[in-house]
Amino acid sequence: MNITLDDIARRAGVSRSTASRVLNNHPHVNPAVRERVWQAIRDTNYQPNHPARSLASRRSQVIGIVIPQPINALFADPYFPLLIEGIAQICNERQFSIMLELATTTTTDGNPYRLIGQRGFLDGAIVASAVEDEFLLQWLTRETIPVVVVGRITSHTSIPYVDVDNRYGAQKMIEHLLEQGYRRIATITGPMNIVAGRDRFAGYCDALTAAGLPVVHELVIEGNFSEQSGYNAMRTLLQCDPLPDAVFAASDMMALGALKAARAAGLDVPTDLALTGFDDIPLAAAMTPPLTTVRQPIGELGQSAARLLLDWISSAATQPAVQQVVLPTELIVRDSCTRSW
Amino acid sequence: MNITLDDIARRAGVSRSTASRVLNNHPHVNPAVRERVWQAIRDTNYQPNHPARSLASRRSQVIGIVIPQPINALFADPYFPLLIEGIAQICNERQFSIMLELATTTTTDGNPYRLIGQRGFLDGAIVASAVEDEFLLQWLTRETIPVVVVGRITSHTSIPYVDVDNRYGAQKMIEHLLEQGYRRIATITGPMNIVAGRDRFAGYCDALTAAGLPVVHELVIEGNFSEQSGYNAMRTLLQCDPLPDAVFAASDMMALGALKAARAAGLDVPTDLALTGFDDIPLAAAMTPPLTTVRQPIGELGQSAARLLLDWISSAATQPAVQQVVLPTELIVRDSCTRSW
DNA sequence: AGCGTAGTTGGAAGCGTTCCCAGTCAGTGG
DNA sequence: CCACTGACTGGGAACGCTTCCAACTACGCT
Repeated sequence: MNITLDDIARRAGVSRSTASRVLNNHPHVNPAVRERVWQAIRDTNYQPNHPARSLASRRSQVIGIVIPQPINALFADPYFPLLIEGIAQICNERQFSIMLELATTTTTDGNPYRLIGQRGFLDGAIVASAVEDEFLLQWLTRETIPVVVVGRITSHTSIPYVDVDNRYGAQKMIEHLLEQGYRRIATITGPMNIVAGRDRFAGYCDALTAAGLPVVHELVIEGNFSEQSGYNAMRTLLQCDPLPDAVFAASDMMALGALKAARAAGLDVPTDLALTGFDDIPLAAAMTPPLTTVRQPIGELGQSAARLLLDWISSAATQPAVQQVVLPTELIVRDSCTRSW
Repeated sequence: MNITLDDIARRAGVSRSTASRVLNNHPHVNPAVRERVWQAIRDTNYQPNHPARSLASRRSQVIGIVIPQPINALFADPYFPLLIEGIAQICNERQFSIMLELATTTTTDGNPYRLIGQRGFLDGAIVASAVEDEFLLQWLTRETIPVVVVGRITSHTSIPYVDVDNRYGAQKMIEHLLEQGYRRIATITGPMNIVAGRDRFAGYCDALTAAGLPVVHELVIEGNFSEQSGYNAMRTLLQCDPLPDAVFAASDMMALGALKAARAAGLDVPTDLALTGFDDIPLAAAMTPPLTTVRQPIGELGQSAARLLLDWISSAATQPAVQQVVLPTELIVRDSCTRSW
């Protein structure tokens, strides 16, 4: 029914082998023959059959993006879209396609990763999560295809990863607040079972320690990156006496929640309280007041991950040439931590 | 190197055919044999080879999501993520995988759709855009696999689509403003080359006409859904005399731009001017004041598209059973159009 | 003339499945 | 006791491509 390579070969008066060589740009084909084959391809609007190619060549030119988080939390902020966008740019350049594996439903055996089990389907995969998930790690260690993780994984040092420098980004943020004269700086941290949460908190501690200030227990509240958790954390902080003069939320969404809670309590930001976030989601600039935050180069993160993975795949080596990539963050100062006096 | 179905068959003491039958849940297999084969599969941790399966069965269990827009505009709002999420839910349920085709770079021949040309790769595709793009439409009409479009396409009535009722949603919004007592209602429309833009404007006209009010030319400004265009449009509207008492922006981002422009001109929303949007992006609720808007069931839209497509695929018919699905929208009333008197 | 060599080509063996087609065997009704 | 059925099973031909290997050609060198 469909046109096959045999049809092309016949039309061009060559063998299937030669037609295949032309299609794959192999050397050692007579230019005249090459042109004849291309002509036949054009005439017939021939499209190679993908499964047949992958089966024979043991390569699929497809990578997977695996997103293990429960999906409803997935797109609360534009992190994943931007990441995917970065990955897609590199993949498009290099003629790779992308499979999306959103681990929503758990299958009967409890393993949410279905697609990635199929042999020959993927040439490699990017895991977009720093959550240390049992099934995921199990799979990672067992898998035979190249896998790159976005976000540091502390428990498996042999797995290549790309990440942003969460720790130093948080540190710079606190340093900025200290420079502004704030001294009683609270933080609403991310979840401590996520490396990014731990790293950002570590940066907070670094800066305070370097300035000779103590990390005060009551000024540290754990959140989970969500707006609601920011709101709750702020309500807790409001019971401190004296109140903190600045609050560093480890995500912009938590900062938003915190802002609402502070406002509900009659406090003005930044007059009564400085507030800062992390991520620089679009909403951060649109908030009233615009939020000081830390920008992550999410697109570049995706690009780096894709480059690392694709280079690895084409090198056919056991280990990638580069094991880790850590990208810098950028402090974005806006009005939410402007001292008025 | 990898375990094949032959290995399983040998291990279970049956033929490859029988092993295949067990794997695919075919009837007419002795229960004892069936169990022996499953045992072998479990013992060896066997995973079927995807390309071989697709090649032999002429089915890939993969659908494509095609997003033709230039990618930088892609994730400005959470539309696509939510849509993909909806699609993914249905695909996961039915054991389908998703390929993401982000038409970023145009290839040398100008055709940005590369992946979807590969024979045997996809069982079907969802095109997530109402932009009427030359290459896309060309491809749509030539393609042999089932394709569903998200967003109405007016030029090819034979192509199945799912869409939200933009027109009626806009109409209800204007009706609400009329009920509130507003009479001089301006609108910042979407781009008129996009069906959603035209439909929302049509709804605006419907409501005014039904109320016996004229559509005043100077109160209609065309935008392009972006914040900047909303800002510019508002500046134009501010030159009207008398000023409009309400502005309906056809997207929340444009409403945000309009809000900034109004504020810059010293107007308060909603005291001096009512302002409403469309989309109900998360930012809408977080704005000051919270924005009255129209919510689209984007997740359901994705689900409907996926259901339509997968049903079509499994029916193996030329046309899907359902040709079109139109989902209702919901008016979300917040403070931005609350009359204070 | 003989020979190696490099460029070019075709033949054919896979790649790992699915699925059609016979074939076996036990059970059933005449 | 003999077809006849129907559940079950195995053999083998696809599916459409890549790639190894051998062969053929023309060429220039000794």
